[in-house]
Amino acid sequence: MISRMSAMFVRTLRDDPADAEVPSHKLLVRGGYVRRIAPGIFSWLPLGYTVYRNVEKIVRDEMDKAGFQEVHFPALLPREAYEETGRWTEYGDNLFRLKDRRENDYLLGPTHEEMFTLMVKGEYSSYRDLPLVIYQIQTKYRDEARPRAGILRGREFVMKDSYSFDVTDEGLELSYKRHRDAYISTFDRLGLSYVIVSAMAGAMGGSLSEEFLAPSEVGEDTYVRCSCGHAANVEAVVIPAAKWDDSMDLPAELPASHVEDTPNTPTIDSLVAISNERADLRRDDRSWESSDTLKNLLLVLTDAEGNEQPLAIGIPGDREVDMRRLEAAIYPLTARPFEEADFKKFPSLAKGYIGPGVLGKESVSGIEFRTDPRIVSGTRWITGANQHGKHVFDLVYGRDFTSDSVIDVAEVRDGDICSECGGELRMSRGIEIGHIFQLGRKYAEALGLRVLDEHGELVTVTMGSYGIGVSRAVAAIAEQHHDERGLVWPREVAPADIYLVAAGKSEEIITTAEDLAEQWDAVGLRVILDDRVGVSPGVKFNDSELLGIPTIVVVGKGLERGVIEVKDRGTGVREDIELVDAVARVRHICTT
RNA sequence: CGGGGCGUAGCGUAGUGGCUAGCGCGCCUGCUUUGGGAGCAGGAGACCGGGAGUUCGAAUCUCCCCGCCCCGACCA
Repeated sequence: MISRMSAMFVRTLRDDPADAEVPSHKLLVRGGYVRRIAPGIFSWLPLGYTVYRNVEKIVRDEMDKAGFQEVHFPALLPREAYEETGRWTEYGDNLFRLKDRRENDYLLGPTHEEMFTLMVKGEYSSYRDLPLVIYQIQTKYRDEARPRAGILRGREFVMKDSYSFDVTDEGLELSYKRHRDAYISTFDRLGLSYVIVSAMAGAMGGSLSEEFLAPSEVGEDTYVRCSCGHAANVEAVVIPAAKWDDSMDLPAELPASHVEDTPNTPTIDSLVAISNERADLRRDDRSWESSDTLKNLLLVLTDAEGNEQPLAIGIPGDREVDMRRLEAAIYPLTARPFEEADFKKFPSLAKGYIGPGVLGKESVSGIEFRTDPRIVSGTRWITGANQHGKHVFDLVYGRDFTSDSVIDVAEVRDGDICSECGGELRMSRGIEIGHIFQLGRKYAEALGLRVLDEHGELVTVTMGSYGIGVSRAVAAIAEQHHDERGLVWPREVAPADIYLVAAGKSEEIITTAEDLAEQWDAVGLRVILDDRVGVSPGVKFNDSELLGIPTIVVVGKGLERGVIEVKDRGTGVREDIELVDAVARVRHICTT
């Protein structure tokens, strides 16, 4: 089919929209691909919808190729299904809720685990029916507190989600592997570069989980990567315990701990500064660093029933607790910092000068005390002395104090140690384009999905859950494929193969362009013909680059010499091609 | 939910109490123009986010509300 710019429902904008920040948002709006309707809610215009459908088709192709079967659930769902797993309440404000005319509760599905599980439960009851993988491509709704970055994080978005159902753990592993492979093919075809990182199963429960992240500065996820190939979302980064090495003193050789007056040291920095200034505190081998201090944070953990328990976390003073890593580590509990009222319950805590002496299950406070993996036997610390204005120096772990257990929730930094090889981790940002989980039996258990095995025994099915953000992928591709002039679509997702500019108003130029468009169309190439009259060539050139069609053909001045101009949008390389060779040459370019 | 910024035509914006709210892009008509966002002339298009108040007079000042963007919190 030939699309004509003269008739196409598209309007390109010269200026960036004021409300757009990230490149994909700016360019998709400027190019007339999408328009915002409400916060986090967008309409797809013809060009954008074509790209969207191309992406969707690739996703569907690869799912089908893997042998998975497509189904389609409603987006509008009754409350009941989400009641059984507790998510009607658990999902909180992020759930779009509504009522029908009889005041019955409904919701717009944010995800469909329950529906899939219940559907399989309704149909199947024998191990002979398994394994099974079904998927859907569905519009999802989440009433995000803050939608952002245009298409990248909307309140309405399209996701491909699939679910595997197996009897055995080995079966689940195989289903997981098949998805992993299918995702690799999918993202390769979409022209996305990506890294597969280990992730936290988090709120989804389950064990093994990996994310596909498309590296991008505007990505919301932070991950680390090591030259050994190891990669992980920061939430899932494991910091190895500090290793003993010869440069470390034996505990016996370390000075005995001593309590010192340290007035006016409200911050770690001021404490370190004074420790280095005062001759009685200075250490002889090197100066004190903030990483020599041990800071003890107090939190209140809350479980689903609302029960609270205190927790103290000790981490090196140069680090902060990463709240996302903390949430992941203590899931399903949630955490909040100690408030005044909490401190009042523990008179042994001297706020601002809390040290290990009063922490731990066996201590006077009885508060569970967990420490960073860097805090190991033989390490010496400056920390609170549990009296206002006093700190204790040379407090040695293993000799002077211990903790109840390790907790790995300190912020991760560039250069931190890789748990796999001991190398240095590098941090980057990425857009989450896919996530695969081995859910295990949590949902099946909750919803009673059991089948009879070959011995006639009822066994709970084990499940996997796998998602690809289809609409997000469009934006992710735009993020990875653009330059200062506009979009640069990979061919398979591009809205057309050729953007054919008729640069001039002579009869010859127009008929030649029309003729070429028809010939390319006849051999299966998708052509956008810029046949707008009264539009200057400059406008057409600029639009051709903004829209990002991979091959740009210009029919114009060159005709006098019997040539047309063919330009590769990505590389910018242009060449003149004899008109007589044009059909075959361009076809070759577009199909290889 | 906390912090910051912003709401003026389809888009981008100017306008710190005073005449009929200005400009650019886009749009319509005519003429000219056609290889990098053309020129001239003429036009259409704005309840200046909403409400209340102060004032002889409010886009402009005050209060309340609504909405949007960014950062944080939150987030399959």
